Amino acid sequence: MASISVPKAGPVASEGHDDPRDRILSAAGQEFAEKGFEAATIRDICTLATVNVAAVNYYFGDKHRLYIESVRHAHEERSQQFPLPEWVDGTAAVKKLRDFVGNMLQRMLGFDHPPWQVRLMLREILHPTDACRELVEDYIRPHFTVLCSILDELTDGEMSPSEVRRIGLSVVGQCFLYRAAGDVVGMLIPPNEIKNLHNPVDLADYVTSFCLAALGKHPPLPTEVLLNQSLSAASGPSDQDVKSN
Amino acid sequence: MASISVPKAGPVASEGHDDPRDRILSAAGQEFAEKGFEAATIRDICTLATVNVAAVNYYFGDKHRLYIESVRHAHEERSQQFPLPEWVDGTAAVKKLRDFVGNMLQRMLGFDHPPWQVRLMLREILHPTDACRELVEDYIRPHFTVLCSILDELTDGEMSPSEVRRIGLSVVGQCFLYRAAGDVVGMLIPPNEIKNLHNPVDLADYVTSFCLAALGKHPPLPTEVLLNQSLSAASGPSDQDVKSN
DNA sequence: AATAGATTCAAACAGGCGTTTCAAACGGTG
DNA sequence: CACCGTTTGAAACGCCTGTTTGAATCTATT
Repeated sequence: MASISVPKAGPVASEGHDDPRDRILSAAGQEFAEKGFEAATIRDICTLATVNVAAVNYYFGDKHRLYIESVRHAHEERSQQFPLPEWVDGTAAVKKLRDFVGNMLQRMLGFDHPPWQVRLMLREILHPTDACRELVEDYIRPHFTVLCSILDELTDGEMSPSEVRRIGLSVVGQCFLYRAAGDVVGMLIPPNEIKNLHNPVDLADYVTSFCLAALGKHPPLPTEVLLNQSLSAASGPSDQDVKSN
Repeated sequence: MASISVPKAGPVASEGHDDPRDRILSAAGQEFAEKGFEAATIRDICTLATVNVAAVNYYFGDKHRLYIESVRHAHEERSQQFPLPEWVDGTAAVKKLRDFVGNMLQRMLGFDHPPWQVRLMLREILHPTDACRELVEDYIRPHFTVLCSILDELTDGEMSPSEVRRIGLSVVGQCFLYRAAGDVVGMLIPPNEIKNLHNPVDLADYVTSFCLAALGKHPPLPTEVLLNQSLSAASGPSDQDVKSN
């Protein structure tokens, strides 16, 4: 068994969007994101990708390797869709923090329907499999490191790296709740409030203020609309433009 | 088909721990928590419960109803294991908040290995099914309401209910991250730091301080060990005793 | 002891799963 | 056009799933 030569990791052309390999990858990502590894079936994936069931075996070998590849595919696509903001030298740490949080929320929450890529990565975060370590090292850790350096700069190096990391997790946690437990949050909060307060832009302002206030770099909450202006009106890259897909 | 009379929702005795029904419920909870609904198999569950496969059909009808019941069973058992603290009149709101956060973290994180009940409930929170609404109404909303009332008391009613809820979500989010994405957090934080800083007791102090500082009810972070004493040394129920199971 | 109901059991069922097969279709090259 | 490696296709293969069956066993009442 397995004496048959492995078909080919990367066939001839791998870039066209009508490439069967890409279609399978995309369809698999959607199905895995929606139903999970076990519940998603190769037949459904292939139907969605309009290819024969044998194509999965041909291009990826088996279901598990297809899953690994689809996670990688998703997070590569996603991270170049929402690259980390780049700041000119001398940008205020407060503004960097606001930009970072805004970027993270945009990436996590999306604007309209959250794309399947985030759901797929979320699955890996919650129930790590083989694909997780790569995800952490390539995607999560770099972002977290940037956040920590911003917080370090913000507090003028007063805090130990441990403390900085802990603050960083507090920031991430506040955002993470909306993505991971968004459905439950929606049940706890009145619908109209969701639109008014719990949207990416306002949340970014709020989480930033909450963190700044805790660090004593800002008046205590509630400060309301005030900082909406003081933070967003600054120069440079603010919330990124939205090109839905 | 299905002309056979439905076996019986609650057989003769339903309380003994050697009751087959209870054994199935417990085994199912563990399997569902670990593998999810689809990946968990009735045969594995029945092997673990040392009953015949037909027993599931006999006691619960089918796999789906077994799942529903096992979620209900888990969250009932869990919530009476860690009841909300009750405070005497006049207890300081600060202390209430610290107790609440400590209770939530203990419930979420456990002390040693996190019991399967929390994992099972977490699955429902992340990917809600039929069992979710009940979980929210019976378990999550009451807790969240208590948290909001504490925060309201803490800020002397200065904040609108909307703002209070938003602060509440910030508190929950910080705790939630450790339960839901604990594996990834463990990859981002040095191992020794996990023990020293990221344990239920110290986290409760930290999250409380972070929140209080943000609300201006406390000096800004970092305040370190100081408040470890100022908060925990107060009278009344502190972190609950640990009777592992 | 006999009876009736509740409970357990081994075995089988149909259906869907991931995977494999092998022949047909394709597409560029001599 | 004939060739040959690459890619697709329909069908089939085991295997494992949830579920059902009907007889065997247990338990308690008469």
